[in-house]
Amino acid sequence: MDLKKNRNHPLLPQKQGALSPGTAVSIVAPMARAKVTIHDVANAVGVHPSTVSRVLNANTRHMVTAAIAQRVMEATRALGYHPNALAHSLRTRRSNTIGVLIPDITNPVFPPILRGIEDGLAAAGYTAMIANTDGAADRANLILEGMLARRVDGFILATAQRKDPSIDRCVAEDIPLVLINRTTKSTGRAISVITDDAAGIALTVAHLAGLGHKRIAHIAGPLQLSTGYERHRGFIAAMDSVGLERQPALIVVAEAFSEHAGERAMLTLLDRGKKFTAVVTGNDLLALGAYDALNARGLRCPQDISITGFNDMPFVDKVSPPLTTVRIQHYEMGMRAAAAVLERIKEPGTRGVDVRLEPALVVRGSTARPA
Amino acid sequence: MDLKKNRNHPLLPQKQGALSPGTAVSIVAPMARAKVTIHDVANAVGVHPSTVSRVLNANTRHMVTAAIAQRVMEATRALGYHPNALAHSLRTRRSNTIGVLIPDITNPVFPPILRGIEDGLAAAGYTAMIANTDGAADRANLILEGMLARRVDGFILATAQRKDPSIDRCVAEDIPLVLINRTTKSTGRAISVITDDAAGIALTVAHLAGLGHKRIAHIAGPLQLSTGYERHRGFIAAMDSVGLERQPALIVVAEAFSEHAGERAMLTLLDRGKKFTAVVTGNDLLALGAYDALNARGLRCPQDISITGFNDMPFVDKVSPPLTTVRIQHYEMGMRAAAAVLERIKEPGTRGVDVRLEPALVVRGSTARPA
DNA sequence: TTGAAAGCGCTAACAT
DNA sequence: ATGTTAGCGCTTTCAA
Repeated sequence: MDLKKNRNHPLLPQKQGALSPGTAVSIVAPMARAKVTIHDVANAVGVHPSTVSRVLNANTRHMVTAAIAQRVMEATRALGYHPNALAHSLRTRRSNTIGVLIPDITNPVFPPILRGIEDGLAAAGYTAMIANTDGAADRANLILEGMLARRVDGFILATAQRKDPSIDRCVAEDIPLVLINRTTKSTGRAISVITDDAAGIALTVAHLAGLGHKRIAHIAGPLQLSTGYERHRGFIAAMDSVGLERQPALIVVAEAFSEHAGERAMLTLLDRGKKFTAVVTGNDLLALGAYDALNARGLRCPQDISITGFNDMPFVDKVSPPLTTVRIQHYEMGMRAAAAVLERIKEPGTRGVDVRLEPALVVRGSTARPA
Repeated sequence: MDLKKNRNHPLLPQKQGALSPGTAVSIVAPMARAKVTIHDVANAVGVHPSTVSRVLNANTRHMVTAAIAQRVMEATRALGYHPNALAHSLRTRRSNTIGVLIPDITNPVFPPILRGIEDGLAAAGYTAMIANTDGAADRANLILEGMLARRVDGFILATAQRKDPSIDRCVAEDIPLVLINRTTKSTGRAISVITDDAAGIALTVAHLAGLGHKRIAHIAGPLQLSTGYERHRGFIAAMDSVGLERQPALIVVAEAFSEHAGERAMLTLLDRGKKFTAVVTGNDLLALGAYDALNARGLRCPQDISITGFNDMPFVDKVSPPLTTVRIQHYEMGMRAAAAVLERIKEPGTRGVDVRLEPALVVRGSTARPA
C-alpha cells in the first residue's frame, strides 16, 4: 500500500516501501518488491511512458529511435521491470488466454490431448486455462462464466453433449469456439476437431469378423455424447456391412465412460444369457471394466471372450491381456484444436473448417479366434 | 472499435455496433456483443457506478439499501452484464489465480495431484493456471515470467530440483510459493508438501526382506530431484536397518523417471552379472520399464525377480503382474498444497508449515518369495 | 519520432 | 447510504 506513494515520488530514496514494514524480514528480502511500471522506466530514461510502451511492443518498436529503444531496454533490465499483462489485456481487449474445458483430467485420454493444445497454443504465445467439469452442466456453466469474466479469447471444449446449452452460451457470446474429441448436434458457428468414430468401430468389427466371430456384443458409451452415439451407430452399420446379425440383447448402453460402468454393463450382458464370443466397447475404460467383470465370473479374455476398446490410452498395452483397441490421434487433435481457435481469432469472419481425424486399429492380446 | 462509441451513448438505438460490420452475419448474430459495463448498469438503474460495484462485491453489499441492490441485480441480468475480472484484478492487485508448474501432465502421477489442487483452489474461488516444463529450466523460466506478468497470486511447483534457480526467482519476487511432491535443498520461504519418501522405500525393503530376499537391487531416480535422492537415501538406510548387505553394483541411477530409463537401468543391472532376486525402483514408471527389460531377457516377475514401484499411479493394479508399490496421497497432496498457498496469501507474514504425508505399502503380484 | 491526453472497467478513499 | 474522485498499468489516437 505504501508502495504507491513511492511510485509518485520516483526521486525519493528508493526502497522505502520495501523497508518500512518493520520486521527483520526486510533485511532478508532481496531488492524486488517495488512494482516498477512503464512509468518508472520512462523517467529513468527521460522519455514519455508512451515511448516506452512503443519500445516494448514488437509491432510499434520501429517507430522509435534505435538509440532510445536501446536505453529503454537497458532501463527495463536495470529496474527489473516486468510487464503487467492484466493492464495490457484490459486495454487491448485480448488476454492471449484460451479456456479449455474437459470432463476430468484424471481420465487418461485427456493428458495427451492437453499437451497438444498447450503446445499448439504456446507456439503462438497463448496460454491455456484448464478446468474440469466432471460432466456436470451447472459446474460447466460456472466455469464458463469465470473464464468469460477473465476475458479468454476463445474456448476449446472437450465436454460437448450432443445437445449442449453451454455451447449455445458461447455462441451467443460470439466467442471463438472449438469442440474437441466430442461434437454436438448442430455445431452452429462452433467448429469441431474429432475422430471418425464410426470408422474406428468398423475397424474393430471387421477385425473380429475376420477372426471368425459371429455373435458380437456391444457396450456403448452414453448416447448423449457424440462419441457414444457415433460409435454405437458405427457398430450397427458395421455389423450390417459385414453381414452379421445383430441382436438387441447383445447391446447395452453404459451410463458413463468409466471402468465401473463397463463392469456393470458386462455383467448385464452376461446375465442376459444370450451367447456371444466378443464384445466391442465404446472406449478403453469400458473395456477395462469388462475385464473385471470377466474375472469376477471366472471367464478368460481372449480365450472365452474377445474384447476391444477405443482410444488406445496410455498403458493399455501393459494391462493383462494387452488391449486391442482403436488408436486415435490425441496429441494431433489437441494441436489442430489449438490451431483452429487461433485461426478463428485471427479471422473472426470465417466459419472455419471441421476436422475429422482418422483412427487406426491396434491389435493386441485381448482378441483371438473364437473357441 | 465502433462499439465503444456505442457505450458512450447508452440511449441510442442499441445494437448499432453489432449491425454496422455490414455482412449478412449480423442478422444471424444473437443480441450479445455490446459489452455492458458497471457503468451501463448504473445509469439503467439511475445510480452511480460505485453503488453498482458495491452491490456486486459480497463484502460491500451490506452498505447499500436492499431495494437498490435488488434493482441493480435485476439490471445486471436484464442487460446481460458480466464482470470484467481483468479490470477487477488490475485495480485490486489480486488475480485469484495460482500458477502451477508440473514437469509433464502426461505422467500419470500428476492428474490426481492436479485435481486436488484445482478442487482445493476452486473452493476458495481461485483458479489454477497450469503449464508443463518438461523439466527444462529455461522453459520453466519463460513460463514463470509469463505467469508473473499475469500477476498470479502464488505458485505451486511440482518441478523443483534440489538446487533450483526458478525457486530463488519466486522467492525474490516475494510471492507465495509452495513446492509439491518434490522439494528443494534450502526451501527458504517456500513451503513444501511432500511424501515421506524414505519411509515409503523402507516399507518396500522391509516387505522384501520379510519375503526372504537377501540380495536386493535398487534403480534410483535422478538424484538432483528430491524424490530420487530421498528414496535412494531411504533405500540405503533401510537396507542397513534390516541388516542386509548392500552392494554398490546393485544400485543404478536412472537418468530420468521414465519407462525407458527404467528399462535401460534394469538392463544395466542384469548385465553387471551380480545376482539379485528383487529390485526396488524409484517410481512406477521405472518399475514398468524394468518389466520390459525382464521380458526382453526372458525373465519372469515375480518368479525370477520381484519388483516394487513407488506412487501407485492409476492402472498400475491392472498391469501384468499387478505392481507392488508405495501408495502416496496424490489428491490429498494437491489439496494441502492449495490450502498452503491460500494461507500464505492470507497471512503473508507467517512462514507456513511444511507438510509431509505418510505413504503406504500396497502389496500386489510383482513381489513373491525368492526362488 | 515523440509527447499529451484519454480511457479500458473497475474499486476505494473520501466526502456528503 | 450514496456520490465524487482518482487511479490500477497499459495502449492509442491525435498533435506537435
